[in-house]
Amino acid sequence: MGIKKLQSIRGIHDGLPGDVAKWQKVEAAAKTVFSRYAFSEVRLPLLEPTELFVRSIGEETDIVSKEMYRFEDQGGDDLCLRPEGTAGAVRAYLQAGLTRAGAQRWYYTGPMFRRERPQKGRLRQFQQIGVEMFGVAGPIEDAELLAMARDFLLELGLDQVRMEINSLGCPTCRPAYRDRLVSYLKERANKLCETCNERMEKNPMRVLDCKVASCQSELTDAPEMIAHLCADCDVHFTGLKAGLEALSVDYQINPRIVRGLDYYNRTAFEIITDQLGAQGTVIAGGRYDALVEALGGPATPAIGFAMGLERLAMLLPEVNVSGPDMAIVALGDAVEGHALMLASQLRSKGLSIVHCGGGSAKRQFKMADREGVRFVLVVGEDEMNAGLVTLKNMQTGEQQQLAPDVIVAAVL
RNA sequence: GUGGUCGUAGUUCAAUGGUAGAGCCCCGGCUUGUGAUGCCGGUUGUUGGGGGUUCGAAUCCCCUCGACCACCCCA
Repeated sequence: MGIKKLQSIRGIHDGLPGDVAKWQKVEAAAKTVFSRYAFSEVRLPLLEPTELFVRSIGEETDIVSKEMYRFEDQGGDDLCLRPEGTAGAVRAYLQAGLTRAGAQRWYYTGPMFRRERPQKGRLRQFQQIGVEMFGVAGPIEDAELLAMARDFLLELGLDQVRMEINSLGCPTCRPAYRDRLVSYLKERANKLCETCNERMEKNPMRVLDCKVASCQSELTDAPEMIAHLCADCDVHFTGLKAGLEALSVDYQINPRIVRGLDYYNRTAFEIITDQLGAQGTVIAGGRYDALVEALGGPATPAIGFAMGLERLAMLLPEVNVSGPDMAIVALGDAVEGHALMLASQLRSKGLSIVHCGGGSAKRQFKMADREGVRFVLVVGEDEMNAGLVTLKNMQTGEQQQLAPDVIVAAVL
C-alpha cells in the first residue's frame, strides 16, 4: 500500500479516552465551583473576524503578528481561529446588548489556536477554560474572582501551586511609570541582554521578568509599578489584598508580573506550578477595564482569567476509564435474538453492557475479560429454555443460574 | 521563529559500518459451553520519510516530518 502516513498536524493532538476522562474531571470541577459564584456557561465561536483580535489583543503582540491561524474564506472575509477567549466574549457581550443588563458572569471551555513551536503543555490547538466578569469595578470582585480560582484548584485537589499578584496601573499612572522605567533601563542598556534591548522599545515592562540572570542582577533596584500607582489604583490594590486576606487566599506580591496583551490594567495574577517546567503557568488573568470601550461599547469594567486545560490535566493523577458493568456471552445461533433483547433490557435498567458478538465461547469470554467486566451473563439454549440466565463472577469464577429480573440486584 | 536531544515490531527497548532481535501484547492449539494463570506453536518492521557516502547503513552526511527541552512568547 502506498498510502502516505497520515498524522495529526504539528502541535495538534488527539484527546483519547484517558485524556478526556481527565478533561471532564477538570470541567466538572469548574462547573461546580463557578456555579457557586453564580457564573453561567457561554459557548462562543471558534472563528471570528481577524479585526476583532487585531483591535483587542494588539497588532504588535506576537499572538496577532505571527501566531494566528488566519485565512480568507470563500466569500473573501478575513477570519481567524481564535487565539484566546476574552476578545470573543467581549464581542458577544456587546452584540447581545448586555451593557445595561447588570453584571455578567460567564465561563466557557474550548479550543484556542496559536501557531507556536510546541512543547509539553504548549500546543497549537489547546483548550482553555475562561472566566469573564463584566460590569463590576471594585477590588471586592477581584478578590472573589481570585478566591474562585483558588477554590477551583482545591476542588481538583491541586494545592502545589502558588498565586502571585501585581497591579499594572492604569492609563493615569502607567505612562509616567513607563517613562521612569525606560530611562532606568537605558542607563544600563549595555549590560542587558539583546532581547531585553529589543523589549525596551517594544514592551519595556517585559524586561522585568527576563530570565537571564545577569539582567536580573542588573535590575535589583528597578522601579516597580506598585510603587508608582496613582491614588485610585493604590486604593484598588490595597482593597484586593485586604479581600484576599479576608478570604484566606494565599498569595505573594510579584511586582514583575507583566502582561503581553495590551488590554490589561490594575489587577494581574498568575497561578503557577513548579511541576511543568517552563510552562508552569496554569491560570493567568487580570482586569481589562478599557477593552469593552476599545471594541466600541460603553466604558465597562471587566476582569477575567483563563486556564490551560491540558496543563491542569497533566497535574492530575491518571483516571481509570470505567469499563462496562457486564458482558453478554451468547452461545448458539438459536439464542441470538433472546440475548440481544436481554442486553437491551439491562441497558434500560441503567447497566452498561457489551455484547460479545456470538461465536465460540472461548472468543467471547476472552473479549469479556478484556473489557474488564466483573460479571458475564451467559445465555445459551439451556438457559433460554429454562427461562434463566447464568451469571458468572469473573473475579471468583463462580457461576449461578438465576431469573433475568434479579440480575440487576445480583450485580450491585 | 532560534538553538538542542531524540525517532527501531502494536508497545517497552536491544543491536556503535557486516544476516534487524528480546520482553510484553496479539493470533492459534492443549479445551467446539468458559476468560484471566500454565504449556506448545506462530505473526509482527519500507529501522519516521527522502536523498547521499560505502562492497555493505538502524549506525556516517544532507534534507524533511514529528515528539521533547530551552529561548522567544504564553494557558
